Amino acid sequence: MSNESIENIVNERSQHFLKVLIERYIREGQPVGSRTLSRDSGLSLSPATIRNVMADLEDAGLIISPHTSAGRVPTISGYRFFVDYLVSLIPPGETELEQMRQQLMGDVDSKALIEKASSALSELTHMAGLVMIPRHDYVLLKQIEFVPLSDTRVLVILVTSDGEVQNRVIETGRQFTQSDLVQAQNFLNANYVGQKLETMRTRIIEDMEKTRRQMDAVMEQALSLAGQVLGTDREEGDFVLSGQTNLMGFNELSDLERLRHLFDSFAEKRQILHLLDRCMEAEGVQIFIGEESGYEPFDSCSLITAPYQNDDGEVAGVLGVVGPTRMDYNKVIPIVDVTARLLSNALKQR
Amino acid sequence: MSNESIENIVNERSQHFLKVLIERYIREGQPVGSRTLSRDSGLSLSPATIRNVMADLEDAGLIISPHTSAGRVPTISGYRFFVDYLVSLIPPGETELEQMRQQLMGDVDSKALIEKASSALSELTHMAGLVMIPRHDYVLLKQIEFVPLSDTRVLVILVTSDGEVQNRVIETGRQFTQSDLVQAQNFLNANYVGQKLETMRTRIIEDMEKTRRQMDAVMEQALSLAGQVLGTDREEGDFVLSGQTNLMGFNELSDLERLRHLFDSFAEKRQILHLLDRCMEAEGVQIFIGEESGYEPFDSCSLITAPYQNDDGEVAGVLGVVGPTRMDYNKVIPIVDVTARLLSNALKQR
DNA sequence: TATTAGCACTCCCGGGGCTACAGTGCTAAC
DNA sequence: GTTAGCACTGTAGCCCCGGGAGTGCTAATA
Repeated sequence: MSNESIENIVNERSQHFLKVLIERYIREGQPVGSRTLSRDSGLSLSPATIRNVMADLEDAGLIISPHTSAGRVPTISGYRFFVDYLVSLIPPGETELEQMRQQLMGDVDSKALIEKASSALSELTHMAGLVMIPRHDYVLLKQIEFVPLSDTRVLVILVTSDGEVQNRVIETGRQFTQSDLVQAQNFLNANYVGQKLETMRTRIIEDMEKTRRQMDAVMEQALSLAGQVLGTDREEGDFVLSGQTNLMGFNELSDLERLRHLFDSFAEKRQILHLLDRCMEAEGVQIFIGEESGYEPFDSCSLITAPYQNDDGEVAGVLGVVGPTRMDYNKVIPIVDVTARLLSNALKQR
Repeated sequence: MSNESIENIVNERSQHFLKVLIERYIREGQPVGSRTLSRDSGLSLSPATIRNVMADLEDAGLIISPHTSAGRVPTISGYRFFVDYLVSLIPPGETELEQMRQQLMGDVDSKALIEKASSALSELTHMAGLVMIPRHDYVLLKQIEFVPLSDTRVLVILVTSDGEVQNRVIETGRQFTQSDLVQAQNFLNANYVGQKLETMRTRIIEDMEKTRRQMDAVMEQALSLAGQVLGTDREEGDFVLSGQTNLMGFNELSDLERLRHLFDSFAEKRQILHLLDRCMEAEGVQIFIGEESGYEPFDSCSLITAPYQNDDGEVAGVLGVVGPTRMDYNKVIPIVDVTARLLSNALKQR
């Protein structure tokens, strides 16, 4: 059943009750009964009436009762409906904003910024925060430098537009003199600075084709070295994680086996990166509730993500938080959103 | 009461029973009673006799009974006595050795070696493995390189004897021309290569004193830059941790609060580094049982460490494992020992 | 003197039964 | 459409009880 049909079946009053129920459950963590809901709802309706409504909501698959004489708790679809139609986002308070701004201002080093963003997320939400390390695909070459290490080994230093410095050691196979390297270096700096590392590779292959005709030794050497460097560019991405121990505080996750599985999955990284990659394409905040992520260790977790931009305004990566499905979406969604904006700004202002 | 006095009080037969009891407890994880001990001990003595012995051991503070009608479990002092006098170290089997050797051979990159050593430790012991990142104090300068980033910012690249490359960005304050930097770089490479980073700093300060009289511009610039670089050398050390989730499997650590505290302490790093620093001085394997570490989150853990050497045969760092006090010391101690040796070898053979 | 058998005692653990409680669905009345 | 009333159901906490494991003590034994 699609959300539209649910929307039609469940009328406005029912939706109000759903909202109140979910918010209460998020706050208290215990099944909500008809009597409590009747008190909390604002409308003066008796528990009996509420019971009818709740039966409808249960039929629609939005809430469920853990056992006969407990109240109701939201299902995955219930949460989904809630975040899609019913959330009342609460923007972060001025003190929190200030705290975040301060953490994300001072630094120039992008790695440090990333880490601070991650710990800011975990501190503000009391859950686990994670931030993807920017993909170098989107990064421009600012400077290239060759340092001879031994006869056939050369250290290549790439300074990139995000202020990062990458070191790679390549085996040249043949021997280069000091001046060979300086010339190659000058040639590359003159011709390739300002390009994306991503596209450089293909352009270098093109240029090598041309050179083959002109036969300029310097250019050829330079290109072959550069080709090797970019050939080694097999980084498969990474992310920074903070406050994972916060997750140990939630009793819906306190099953040690589940938790262990979850932590292992953080250490594994691969699957999570895959998940984050999918969020890069999305426009703004993206939410995966429970099994929606399609990633089994996250079955009783929710993941809220937002992409952030680098200094060129291109999407550089994704950040987000992981917590129990029963999290305070009203507050957490704006926090993730704002953090992504602040991080983007901080990366711009360097 | 010192161990010597205990040794005198507790006679050889008692010691045998202590050994059997501890080994049994480590294997089974449950309090050991007189009847079981009588069966396991090899000697044919009745449970009643054993009970007398056990009472003595309890008086000596080596074992304790959780409650009236349970068996006995070792105390901290019991374990201490065991590892000091009673362990029968079991060297790793040939298959395990082979596995370790293979993991620690191929790589040239010392960072990768460190990580492999750590995961080898955690896999072999089924506990958490950790390896200190080598301290750069003990490392020699192999090459220094300056790359101008902007008018007043210079990227300094230090290639060190362990094959690591360090990048540092310094604010020069005043402006340097390209050729200034090249000259400075040449001067430094000519005069300081092969020195310890640690001692370089003091020598540079001495040399600056001399220069002030001779007034050579190049030398002065070079020294002031180098002084700045080494001034920023405020790295406070770090370590790599693997398999921390293994610790979630032990039920003596399964108290979520304790465990959380322990994990937080791993993330904190500072205190643990302090602890590891103390192990650098020790000759060989070092063992902290329970509260012996003096670090409260480790109260129900044991830490087994061993120092490893860099390519010059100097102590570069420490590695080890963390697990519950009830760990298989017989096996784990040799594993830590061997891993340290293998890592030292691997670092030498590059 | 060292060892052992016997015995009374203590404590933990698990199951069964009981009660109090919370919340439900249904029915009938408003 | 809403509500009151009621019978029903599952849970959580509690006490109680018996079985089991292991002890310490004492007295007997080699």
